[in-house]
Amino acid sequence: MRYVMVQISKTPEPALPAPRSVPTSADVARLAGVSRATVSYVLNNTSAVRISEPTRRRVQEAAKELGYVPHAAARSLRAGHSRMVLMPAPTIPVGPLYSQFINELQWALGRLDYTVVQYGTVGLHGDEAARAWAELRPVAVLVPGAGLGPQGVAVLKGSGARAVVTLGPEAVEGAHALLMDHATVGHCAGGHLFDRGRRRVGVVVPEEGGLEVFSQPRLEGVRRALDGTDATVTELSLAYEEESAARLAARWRELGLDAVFAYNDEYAMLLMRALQDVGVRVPEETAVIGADDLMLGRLLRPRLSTVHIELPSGRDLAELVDRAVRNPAAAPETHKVLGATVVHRDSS
Amino acid sequence: MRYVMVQISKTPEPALPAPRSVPTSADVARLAGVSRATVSYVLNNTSAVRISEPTRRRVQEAAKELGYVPHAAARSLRAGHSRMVLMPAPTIPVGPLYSQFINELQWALGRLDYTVVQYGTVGLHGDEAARAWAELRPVAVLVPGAGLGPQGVAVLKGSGARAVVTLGPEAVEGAHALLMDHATVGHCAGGHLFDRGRRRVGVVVPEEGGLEVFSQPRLEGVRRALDGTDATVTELSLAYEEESAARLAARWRELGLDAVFAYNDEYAMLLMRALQDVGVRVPEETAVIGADDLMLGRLLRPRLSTVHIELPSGRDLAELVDRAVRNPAAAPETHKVLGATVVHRDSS
DNA sequence: TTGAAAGCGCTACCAA
DNA sequence: TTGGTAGCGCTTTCAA
Repeated sequence: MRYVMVQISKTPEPALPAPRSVPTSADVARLAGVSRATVSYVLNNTSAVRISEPTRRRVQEAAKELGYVPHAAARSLRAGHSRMVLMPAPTIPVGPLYSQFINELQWALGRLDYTVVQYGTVGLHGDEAARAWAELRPVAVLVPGAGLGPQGVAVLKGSGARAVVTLGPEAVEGAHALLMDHATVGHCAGGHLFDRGRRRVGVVVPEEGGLEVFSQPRLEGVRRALDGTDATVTELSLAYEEESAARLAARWRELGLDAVFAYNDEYAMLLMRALQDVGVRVPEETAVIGADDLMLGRLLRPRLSTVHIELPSGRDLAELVDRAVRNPAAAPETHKVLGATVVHRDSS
Repeated sequence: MRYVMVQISKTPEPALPAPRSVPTSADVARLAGVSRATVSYVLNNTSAVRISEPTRRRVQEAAKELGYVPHAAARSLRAGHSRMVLMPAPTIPVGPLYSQFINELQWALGRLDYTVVQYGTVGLHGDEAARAWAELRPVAVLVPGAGLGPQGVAVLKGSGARAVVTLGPEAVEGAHALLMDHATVGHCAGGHLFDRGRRRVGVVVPEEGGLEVFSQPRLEGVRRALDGTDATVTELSLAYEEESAARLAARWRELGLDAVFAYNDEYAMLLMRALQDVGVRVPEETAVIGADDLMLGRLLRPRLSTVHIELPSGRDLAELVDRAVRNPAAAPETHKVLGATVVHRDSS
């Protein structure tokens, strides 16, 4: 059987349930039989105005019935400001450490009544990205890594951001800075290896893009730690693949190294396995140390020495943001927030 | 240990340049000596209107001079819609697999001229969260995991979202669904172990909160694979700590299992180490298989068998979103998108 | 206690 | 080719 649609009657309204438009506070007001002002008072619990209980209830019921949800853009347009804290979404896979930090931060900012939004900035760079962020008129912007210059900071502040905080290797003119100096990590590792009597130290630098922000300072930190001693530092390029590690391991003996700082625990695991596969004894022939203090290091044999990294608590950063928002005129603060300590296990 | 933020420097307070207020298109118009309409035409390259080259230049220069950045909220308020795609920010550390998926997705949506925003939803649950998202009036919402009910979908659609897509275990009324059925993963693993002749199969279920969404279906999948056979399934609770693994390993022999599906590669590594430490031979006495096909599995000895998981391409999802946005009346699509295949190595 | 109305920044329609 | 202007949804001052 074929069902044929037959037009029964022609009403001024469309036959299909009209694409119901989104209810506004005016709709709520109409349904409740009050003015839009009253709706606003009720739904925002405005304390400066007393609304009678019956009216209040009528408004609330009308709002619920219509499924009314306030329009954030309209609200913040009217208010002239928002409580949005914007950060660019990370573009590289991020470890459990940093994930937890972000979570804490979101939670803490949430408690202070801010809304955290991670903006998917792919392909945008530098000031272009800053402009895109500025269009959202966030009250504060948190930028991990490098990549934001003084220009970008100026754009953001010029468009009303009351606080710009960078989390990265160096402070940026005009912005608060949480200095996460990864050179400290390398410095720790280098010092440790030296103390253990090692003098020919390799440092793994990942070939993967986007990691230079961390790897270069870590390398530099090792250099600084061993500067002025009789120890040497050798940069070792390594991709996160078994083949790459095997190639490196194959020429290990001719490199003549007695220790290696492997960028982090994962690269350390990769390299250590390759070394063991070609018969290099760890730690006797070559000491290995990683970084990040991941669980996996404890599960390796020999157990992996590592550099434990301590990030600031999300709560602390949230408070910094809040302080800065409340007093945007205050001079930018700069904090060193990256703690690094060696966890000595069996591989070094 | 708690690391305390140390303030390094406080740069002297700069002479306050009068709290310059944020420039609007009206300011640009004034400076360029044209109307606001013209400014809008120029800056948006409105093709329906031809603006003379000199005027165009004057406007652009004025905009640059003032550091003008358009106000996204005002724009989308006026337009009646935005191009914002919202997704809740993940609250649990997310592996490289999923990270890459998100990145691809952001990139692909960016190419289609959408803006992806991850909303920091901590502490908000279910419909409460949906309402918070709805306030931003996103054109589309992508929700990983469970937690969004039909109510929530209704709230979002009722507030103008033209597409709601869930990425999770089951479809939700009114929303498009990308079914990521983790039971498939367990089913794969269970089938593999059975084929290898194992009959007493343990399944690790992480104690960590927030993982039930994945762990329960994976367990269920193993059950389904072995249902109707002579094999047994034993649920094994395990926290991601060495102690927990050691306790489990200590009573391993009395459990009498000959195989274990360890939830994922990381838990597999943890358990395998503990088993080896108490002398249980892998795979002879107990076969071990993980999931996610992480690099670390290849580095273990014996090499870890695993279930390789295939996620949809970000591009595909982006296209689904775009299609749905363009035609919101279309019936919700449901796709099975989680591919699972066993990678057989040496541990099983 | 409630309502009328202005105006946040922007775009698009209609006139000039 | 350009300008005037209405109005998106909301809050808030001022009046009633």
